[in-house]
Amino acid sequence: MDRDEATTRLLDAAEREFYERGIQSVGMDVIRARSGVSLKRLYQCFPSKETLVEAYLRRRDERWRRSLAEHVSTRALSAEDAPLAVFDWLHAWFAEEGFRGCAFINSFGELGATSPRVAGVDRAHKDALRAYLRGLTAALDVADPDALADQLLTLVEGATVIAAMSGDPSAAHTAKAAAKTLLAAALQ
Amino acid sequence: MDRDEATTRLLDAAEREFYERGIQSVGMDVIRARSGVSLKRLYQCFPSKETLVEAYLRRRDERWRRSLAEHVSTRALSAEDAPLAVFDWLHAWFAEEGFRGCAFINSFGELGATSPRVAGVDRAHKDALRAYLRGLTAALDVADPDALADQLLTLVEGATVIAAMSGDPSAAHTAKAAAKTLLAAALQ
DNA sequence: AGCAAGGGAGAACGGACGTTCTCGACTGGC
DNA sequence: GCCAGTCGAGAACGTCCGTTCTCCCTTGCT
Repeated sequence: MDRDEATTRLLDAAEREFYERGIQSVGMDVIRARSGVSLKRLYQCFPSKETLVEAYLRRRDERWRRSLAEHVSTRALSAEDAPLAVFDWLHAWFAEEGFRGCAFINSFGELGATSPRVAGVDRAHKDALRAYLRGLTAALDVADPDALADQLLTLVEGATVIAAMSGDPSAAHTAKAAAKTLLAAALQ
Repeated sequence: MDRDEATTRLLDAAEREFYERGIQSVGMDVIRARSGVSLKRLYQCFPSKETLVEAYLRRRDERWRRSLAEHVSTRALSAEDAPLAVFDWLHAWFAEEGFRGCAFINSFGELGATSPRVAGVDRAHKDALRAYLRGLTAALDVADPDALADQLLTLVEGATVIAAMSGDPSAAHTAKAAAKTLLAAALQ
């Protein structure tokens, strides 16, 4: 097994375990066991747990946003429809087995006060999501697209938290209905 | 120092430390140091860390909801105004020094998968908040008060998460504006 | 005064965890 | 065949943490 394969296997294991059980609850030894990578190589690829955590979050950020953007760009029929398609994607995500909320909200709550690097990646994820939503609302004929995007972001985050804690994916429907109302009001 | 005083001092220290730095990052020894209660007494009052955590969350839940309800009941001029007063209270909370998001969202992300007791208290808090909001919307002349309450809950949770991660209390304003729109639409 | 009960300070214990070290096996180049 | 380098398995190390134990002091009762 070469270094690259070890890296991806480590990131795969890290994502599975950290996301499912929380970061502090998962020791480096279970990452080793679940990845099949030796401890020596693990520390060659990631010189500390924090760097592994950071890499896990960065990769998840990229994949998560790409998946959302792909869904929206292929499913949305019109610019007016795109913001609503976000919530359809959310519903599918919430219904996935093993869904446990937003990895960035979770890691921020757990380590945000302790690890500035983790807090930075978490904030970067939310900033990127906000920027994405602003891109969607900028294509609409509304008075204040940024304000609308921030309202949609609030709904996205709220729905994610509620779905995680209640285990009920229908939080996405509630948020979508609210988004529809906000969108209609803004398009007046 | 008697047992009751020790208990409140322990809960005070627990709330300060657990909320500020996260639960797993705070050892029982710092609770002892910050409370001035001996380790022996600590374990008389709370036989394990988990029971202390649970008690901390329960007390915070009660106080948090009482504070919100008091603010809303004294400030809201009308039933139509009450849901919006929630977001004014949120703004004041977000602006408090040391605000670090919702203790229940944070503890759920950190321990929800590991500790069923903590997860239970967290869910109970959110259920109680939802019930409170449903009480507010039930007093309105709207077609589906429960659906409106769930939309408001989504905004509350989203604003809290965003304010925590960005450090910007104006997330409450964004959510309030959205709530105003949703309320106006429902009252049509 | 003497004694029992309880309390405080902190040492001690047992386990977990992040990280490093050891050792034996394997590989590729000469 | 031999050497240098690399690797995997796992032991080892140091630290931290939840929890318990020890020891001594105080206090209140007789």
